[in-house]
Amino acid sequence: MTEPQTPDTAPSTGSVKKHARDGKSNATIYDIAKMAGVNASTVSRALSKPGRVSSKTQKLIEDAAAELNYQVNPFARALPTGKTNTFGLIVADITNPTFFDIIRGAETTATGRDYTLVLAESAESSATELTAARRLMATVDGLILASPRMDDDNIRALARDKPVVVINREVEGVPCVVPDVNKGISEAVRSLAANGHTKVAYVAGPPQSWMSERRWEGVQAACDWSRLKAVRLESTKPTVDGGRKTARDVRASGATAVLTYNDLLAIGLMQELQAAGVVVPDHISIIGFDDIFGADFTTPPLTTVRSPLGECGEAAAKRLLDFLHGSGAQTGTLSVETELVLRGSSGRILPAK
Amino acid sequence: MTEPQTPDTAPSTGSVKKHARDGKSNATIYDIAKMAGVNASTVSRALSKPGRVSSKTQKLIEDAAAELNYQVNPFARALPTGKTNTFGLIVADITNPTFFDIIRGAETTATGRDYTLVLAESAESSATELTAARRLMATVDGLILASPRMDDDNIRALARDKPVVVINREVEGVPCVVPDVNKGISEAVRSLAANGHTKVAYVAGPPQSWMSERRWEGVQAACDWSRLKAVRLESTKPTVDGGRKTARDVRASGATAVLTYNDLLAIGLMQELQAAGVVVPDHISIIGFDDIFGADFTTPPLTTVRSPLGECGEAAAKRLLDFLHGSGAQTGTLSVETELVLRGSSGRILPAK
DNA sequence: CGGGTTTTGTCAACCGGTTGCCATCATTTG
DNA sequence: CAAATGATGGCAACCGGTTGACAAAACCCG
Repeated sequence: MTEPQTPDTAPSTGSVKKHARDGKSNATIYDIAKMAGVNASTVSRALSKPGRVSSKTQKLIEDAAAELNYQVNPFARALPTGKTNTFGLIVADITNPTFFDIIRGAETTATGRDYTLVLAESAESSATELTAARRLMATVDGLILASPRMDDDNIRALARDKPVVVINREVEGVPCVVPDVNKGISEAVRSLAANGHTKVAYVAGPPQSWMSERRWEGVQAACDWSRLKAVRLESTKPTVDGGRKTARDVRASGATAVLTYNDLLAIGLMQELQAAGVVVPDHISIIGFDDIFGADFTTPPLTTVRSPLGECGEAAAKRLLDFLHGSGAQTGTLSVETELVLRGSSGRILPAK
Repeated sequence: MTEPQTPDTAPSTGSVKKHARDGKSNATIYDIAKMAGVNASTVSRALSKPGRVSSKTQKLIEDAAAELNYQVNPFARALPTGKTNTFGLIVADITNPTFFDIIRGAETTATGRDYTLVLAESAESSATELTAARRLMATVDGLILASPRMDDDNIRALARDKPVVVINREVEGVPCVVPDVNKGISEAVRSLAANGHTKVAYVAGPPQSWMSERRWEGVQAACDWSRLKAVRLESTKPTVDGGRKTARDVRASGATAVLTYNDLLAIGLMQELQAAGVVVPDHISIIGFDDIFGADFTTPPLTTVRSPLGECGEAAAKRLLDFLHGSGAQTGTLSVETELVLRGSSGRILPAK
């Protein structure tokens, strides 16, 4: 806790310099070297390479560093090494709660391993996404793309440059982390079948969404297996509002149960149906996807197929870090299990009306 | 779109080098200089200082840069200049939806001005927060602290080093962006008074929360004005679960209307009360704070005092950028207005017991 | 047409680390 | 006791830009 001997006595020729030089954290390895009476390169080694210097000088240097309150300058380090200890995460839409958990998962494992997370958004546009990715590419060691909208080739091109991990989509030749929808969907459809439903509608998401197609395929397969009819409806936008707008089509479809591409659609749909006097789940069952924050705020609380998004973010970050630290570079897809979260919005149809 | 002439013919003496040198983005200003037949420093000037070089060489250099697909190396630039074109955002809890709007607001204005956003979380711990702040300090041009948990002195210390903007709290001598609770609260309390309520409970948030105190003061003042009684209750945690746990105290308090420190508490409280057969708002009115995502998913939808969090994030980022670009460095507090969002969870008490 | 001013480009130092190579010194061994 | 071996520290080049100082070239004017 000794006051770092500020050279107050030095004549302030040259005036004020940039900012205050006092408490600032700009001690360099040269300062340490001078204080410890060694060469700067020795300081560098003491501070990074473990047993490269004698324990005596090591101690000397560490003490000096502590006294000077030294912190490496990440830029100076990044320049020759190319390693930045930073990685990027690009999400399609920061507004969408689906990504909250992904961001959290990624951030947590990043800082846990002494990495810094840089965040960017693509606003659902593949062009913006590509620009953001290119921009980030220059400053990060690796990149995570959550539900990317750009096409496969662009992703592969990025992956050729630096490690890339994709979440919520499968891209040949690039490591991916994808919720395996099948388990959750079959649980959902089986539960519907058990409750006497015979016709199920699927409300699809954005056309460029890889995941929306997988879910539709899953619904079809599960319905086939359970001998239910499956129909597909389209939505305008995968939001609460988009969900509201599908209510008309849903009623027209004659289905007594609906699975929607995501929870937001489900919530909007439920609100609109209830406003029209439809009782959920007595008249119609609604099941969403993802189990986002707030899915249980509704009345009845939303039944949904949970994707462990937090885990996805975590797993993606881990894969990236493993990649960067040389421990095996598998490019395969990592599946994480989905499961049905049974709440109040699905159940038996009432014979009434 | 001409293929950058890859020197395929070059003898690959020296073997593979690090990574593939082909599509990689590592053209340097030296490459450009060679191609354009000028000195590297001229390239540097052409690319940053506007009118420093003749338009002829300017063009020459720009063409070469385009052809080589040049991108500056941010680290190389940051080293001598100290400018990183990056700023940090530290939030108390990534899980808390309150912060998502802040993050979004900050991210948007950051990328809009060609800055990169680095995200970190303090997990509600002042120690972690300080560590994260210190870590970030080294790599960013400025820092935004959203609902910081560390104490004023630490914040001021950071602010002495680099520009810092605080959201959701007022710190003497540091630029802050704070929702002004008064307008929203008086609207809320007046609406309660108009509906015949006479006793209002306030469920407080975490003790270290500066904002929780402001809200309590606001509630007291507004109740005084409207001649209502105000009582204060404590919560364990500012979450849905914490809200549930306050239900007992709320009923015991005899208040017919409740304002809670945030929406999560309000939602939890409402769920628990409804589970016990209390009808909202007929028996009790509930009003939250912030208008977070999902506040309107509940039945009845939550009445709440909206804080324009997105605007806060935006405004904080803007202040930071203004600061960095020299246009005035006001340290004052910027207030943003709050307003009552009247939904279904508040209203007239039914005489029915 | 000469001298002065302005524009344009070059040189070289610098930011703060990292790292290959070599010199030195200590230690071990025959 | 000398030579071999290994541990340790120093030197200097390098990463890729930026920038102050200065020289060369271009332009201006009377």
